[in-house]
Amino acid sequence: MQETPLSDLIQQRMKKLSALRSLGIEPYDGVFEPSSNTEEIFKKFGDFDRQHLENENINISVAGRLVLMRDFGKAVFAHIQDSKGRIQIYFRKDILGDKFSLIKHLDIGDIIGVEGKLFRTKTNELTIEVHRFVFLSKSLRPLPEKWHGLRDIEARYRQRYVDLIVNPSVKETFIKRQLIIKYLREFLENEGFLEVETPMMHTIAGGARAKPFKTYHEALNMELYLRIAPELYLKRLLVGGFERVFEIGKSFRNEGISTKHNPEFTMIEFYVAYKDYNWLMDFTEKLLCYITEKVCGSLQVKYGDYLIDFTPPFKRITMFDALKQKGVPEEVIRNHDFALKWANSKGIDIPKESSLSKILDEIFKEVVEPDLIQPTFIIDYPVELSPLAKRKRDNPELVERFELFIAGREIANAFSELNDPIDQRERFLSQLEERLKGDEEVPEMDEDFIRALEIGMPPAAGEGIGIDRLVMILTNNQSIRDVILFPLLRPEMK
RNA sequence: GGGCCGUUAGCUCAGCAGGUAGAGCAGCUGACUCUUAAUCAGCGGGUCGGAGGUUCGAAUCCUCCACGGCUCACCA
Repeated sequence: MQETPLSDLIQQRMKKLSALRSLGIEPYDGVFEPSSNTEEIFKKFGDFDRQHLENENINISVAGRLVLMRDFGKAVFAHIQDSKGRIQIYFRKDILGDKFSLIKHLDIGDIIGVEGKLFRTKTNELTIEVHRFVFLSKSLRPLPEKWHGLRDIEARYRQRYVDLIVNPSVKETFIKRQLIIKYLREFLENEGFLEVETPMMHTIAGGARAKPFKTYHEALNMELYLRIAPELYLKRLLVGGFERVFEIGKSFRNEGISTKHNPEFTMIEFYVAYKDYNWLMDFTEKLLCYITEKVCGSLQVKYGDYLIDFTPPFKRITMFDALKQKGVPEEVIRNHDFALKWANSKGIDIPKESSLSKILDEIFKEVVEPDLIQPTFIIDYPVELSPLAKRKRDNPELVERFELFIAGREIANAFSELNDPIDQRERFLSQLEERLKGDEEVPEMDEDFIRALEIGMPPAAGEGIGIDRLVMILTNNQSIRDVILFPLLRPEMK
C-alpha cells in the first residue's frame, strides 16, 4: 500500500493520541469487557419507563465505536455503535470530574468502552449515563459524513470496512447472506446429505464450460487450474458410495465481470442417488421455500420492481415450448437454416458455425430468458448443450435437465446425471472436436472421471445453485458486488 | 474489448457561455449540563484523477492515460 500524505485531519488526531499518551493513557491498550451489547439492552430494558429504570438503578457496560457526538460544554451526548446497533451515551462533568476533560481527545470513530447507569432522557431515549470510560482504539482517519454516509461505489467496495460501519443496510445484506447459507445447509443436512470438500485446484478444469484461471505448483512442476465447478469430483463420491452429498464453495471463471458475474463466486452443488430431475424439481421448490420463509419471513419477496412469489409449484415448461410461446415458429426449432435465418431477422448475434442447438440456445437467451420473472423451471434441453446429463428415454436428442430462472436470471442448473460411461466418453470426444477448432472453453478429456463411471455410478440427480445470485434476489440487490464482501477490482492507482 | 457517463476539501456535492475554487457535514477556537443531522460566533483546509495540447489565461475546451459506474459483447 502506498503512504497517503497525512492530512490535517489525521494530524489533529495524531496530536490527540500523543496528548493521551502524555497523560499516561495508552489508547490501544485499554482492557474492557462489556457486560452487554446494544441489542441485549434494548431487549431487556426497552420497555422500562423512566421511573422503573430509576428504581432498578441498572449499571451496565458496552463497547463500541463512537459515531455521533453533541458537545454542550459541561455535558456531552454521543452515540456508540457495536455489532448490533447504537445506543446513546451521556457524559457529565459533575459525574466524571477530572476525567471529563479527556473527552476533548475523543474523535468520531474511536472505539471506547463505557460503564454507567441506564436512564431515559427528557425525550425518552434510553441512554447510558457514563460513570467510567476507557479508550480501546484511537481512530486516526476520519469517517464519512454522518448524514450522507459513504456513497462512492468504488470506495464502498475498496474500503468495505468503512461501508460496513456507516451503511447499515450493507451489514444486513451480509447477515442475510450467512442466514441463507445456514438454512441451505440445515435443509440438506436434515434430508440426509453429507457436506464434503473437493479440490479447488484441478489438473483438468471440467464440469462446466468456462475459461479457467491458471496457476502453478512449484514442487510438482505442474500447471493447475482453479476449479470452474466441483461437479466431476462430487460424482466420483457417488461412485464411492455416498448417496447424498453437497459442497458449498467458490468456483472461479476467467471471464468478464458484470453485475451478474464475479470471477470468483459461490456455488452449491448437491447430488442424490436413485432420484431423477423430476424429483429434484419438487425438492428444489421445498428447498427454496424453506430458505425464503426463514430468511424473509414470507414466500413473497420484493425484488426491484417485481414481487417474486416462491409459492410452489413453480411453472414448468420445456425449452422448446417456451420458445414457441414467444412466437418462435415450429420449423425454426427443427431446422438449422430456418433457425439461423430467423435469428438474423431478429438481430440476434449467432457465432459462426453454430449448430441448431446453439442457435436455439441463443434465441432462448434473447427472447425467453428476460421475461422469466417468477420462478420457472425450463426443462428438457438439447443433448448437445448438456454433455453431463442423461438422455430422455423417449427422445435421445433431449436430456433430463432443468434450469431455474428467477427475475430473468439463471439461478439453478440441474439434471439427471449421465452414468453411462460409454455415452459419456463419446460426448467428451465430440466436445473435443470443438476444442480442436479452437474453443478453449471446452474441457480436456477427464479419463479418471470416465474410469469412475466405469466402476459404476448409481442413477442420480444433481443440481448447482448460484448462491450469490440467490442472495441478490433474497436481499433485493441489483449487483453481485453488493452481495460479495470484497469484489474483485483493479488495484488502486497511487 | 465497444459505447455512454463519472473522478473538485476527510465525506456528500455545487461550480463548466474559459478569468484563476465554493457550500453542508467533519475538523480547530470559543459559548452552552437533556441533545439527537443539537445550536450560535469565528478560523483553517484543495497539484479540481494523471500527462500533454489550445489559449494572454483551463476545474471548465481538445488528446492520451488511470480507476470506477451503466450498458453491449463475452458468459453451460
